[in-house]
Amino acid sequence: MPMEEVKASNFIEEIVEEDLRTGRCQSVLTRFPPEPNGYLHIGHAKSIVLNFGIAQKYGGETNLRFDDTNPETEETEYVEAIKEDIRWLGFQWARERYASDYFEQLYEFAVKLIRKGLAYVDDSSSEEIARMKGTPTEPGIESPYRNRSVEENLRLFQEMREGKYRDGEKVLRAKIDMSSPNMHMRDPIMYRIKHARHHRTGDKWCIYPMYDFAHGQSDSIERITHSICTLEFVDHRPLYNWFIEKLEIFPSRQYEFARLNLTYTVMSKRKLLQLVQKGYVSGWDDPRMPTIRGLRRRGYTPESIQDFCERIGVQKRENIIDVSLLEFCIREHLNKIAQRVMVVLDPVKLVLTNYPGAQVEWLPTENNPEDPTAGTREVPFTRELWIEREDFMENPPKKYFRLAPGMSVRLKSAYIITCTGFEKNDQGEITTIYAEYIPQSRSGHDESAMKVKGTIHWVSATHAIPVEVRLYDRLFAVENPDEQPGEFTDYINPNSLQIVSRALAEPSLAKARPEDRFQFLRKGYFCVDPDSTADHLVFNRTVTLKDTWAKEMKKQS
RNA sequence: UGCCCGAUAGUAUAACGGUAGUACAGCAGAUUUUGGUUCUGCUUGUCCAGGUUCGAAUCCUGGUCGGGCAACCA
Repeated sequence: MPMEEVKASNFIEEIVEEDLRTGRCQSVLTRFPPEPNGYLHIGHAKSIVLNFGIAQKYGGETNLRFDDTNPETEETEYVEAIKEDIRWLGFQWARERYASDYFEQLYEFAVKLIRKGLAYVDDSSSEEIARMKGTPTEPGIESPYRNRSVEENLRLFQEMREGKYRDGEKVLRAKIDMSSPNMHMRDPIMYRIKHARHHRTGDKWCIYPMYDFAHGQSDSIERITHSICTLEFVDHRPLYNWFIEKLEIFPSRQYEFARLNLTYTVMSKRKLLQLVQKGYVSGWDDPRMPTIRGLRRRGYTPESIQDFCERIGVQKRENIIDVSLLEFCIREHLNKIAQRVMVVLDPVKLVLTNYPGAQVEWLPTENNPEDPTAGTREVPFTRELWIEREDFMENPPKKYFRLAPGMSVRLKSAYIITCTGFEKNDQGEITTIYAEYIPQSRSGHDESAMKVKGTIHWVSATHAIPVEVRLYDRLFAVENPDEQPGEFTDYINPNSLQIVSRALAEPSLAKARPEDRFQFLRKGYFCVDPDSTADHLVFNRTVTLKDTWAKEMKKQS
């Protein structure tokens, strides 16, 4: 491992480098430990990129370990979804493990602590235990069951396992210090009784270890060198170390970093669930959701999400990342790889009065000006075209570079045209625009010597195919919905989805398949939605292009 | 008012006792057959008060502010 060539890019990598250098460990083994009770979101992506990234960077490995110690909330369905999302993000784990793989081992660990006089069975009710726990400012008091003999504890714990007791009747607790200033050290519960079917072990167990008596021990069993988690576990670290020390097992170490927050969205599982259950979004994979599946359906690339996770950095301070950075990352990637196509979202008819009615010219156009190897394709040009309604104004403001009576623009990859007139209906809407094309101005063969400020996109009226386009925007109207008065759902952006049921696309798009990504010229990046069928294409807007004209208009109004 | 984290431009992040840098956002301009891309320039910052030091964002002390901890959740 050529250590000299890599440079730590955050404090955790510095620790890893130090550990490798001093020989605290010979190699790096990290783990990503999701609980299979929900879907992954971009906050998990930060953790995934961190854990897998460190292993890749320092020549180590990463285990995927499901933290499945609570059978009441966990399901195999989530296991599969989580695995799929991690693979899609571009990572491969060295081993797939489950905390439940270690239930027998964990039971033995508990017995060992009982034998050492460091754990006891408590018959107190959950309310009594809570009451005796004290508060952050007052010490707790010891349970009357705290000083049972080793033999009695052994027997009782065995009986707990055998199913002699009902849920909640007894628990196994670590015997530490009821007056510790750290609440987690006040005789934390190690095992509770749950007569529940587990997604992997079925009915084999009716006692299940708590997080604190499963996570660190699982790390240790796997010989995880760096167990990286989020800040809320800082207070658990003394307990994490206490168990390892008393059990005399492999000394994995825990390190904590601040979780990701993003502007204009929410990240908590609870709130995300609420959005789904109350129908604010169509599901966990709704393109407005910050879930991995949502981002995927929205058209985000794995590369862009990885890039984002690397750019935001890793620290211990609370943070809220501007979603415009995420948008920058996807634009940057898609700009390089997305094929350009022309789609008119809000069509108005344009008639070229001096163009022969029966003529069709197939004009070559670049697939991607950023990528010379992307080649060209041909688009059909005819007398009647559709253009964007907003690309024409009867009375244009200053600096408007598009079409207006008497003004000229270039039709992308085709001809320069000059507007000669238009028609309106009774409601005052423009129904048809008339123009004359300049035959000498054909793209690539321009001998017109005309200079125009604007270039607009278009589709042939006789060749265009109708498609559905879903225009997504930020889910919330405020930067931080978590910190507003009232319900966070009060701040949902009412325009986060606008459906264009009949946009008109150039015919080459007929070949598009779900998850194909395109740049609709001048409109943004779009991705084919899985709802699409052979004769009904649906596109999701991933993100708009940067739009300095829209910004200009905003300033004027 | 117990314990634990933390505090650098609008948002993130670097500087590891020696010139406060980078990205995104914002602003201005150049280029452009996408008002895209690209390029150039600009604005904005060390929470406060003491101390140590030739020298402090960095070390020490005391404040202030923000976050976490009292689930048989993870």
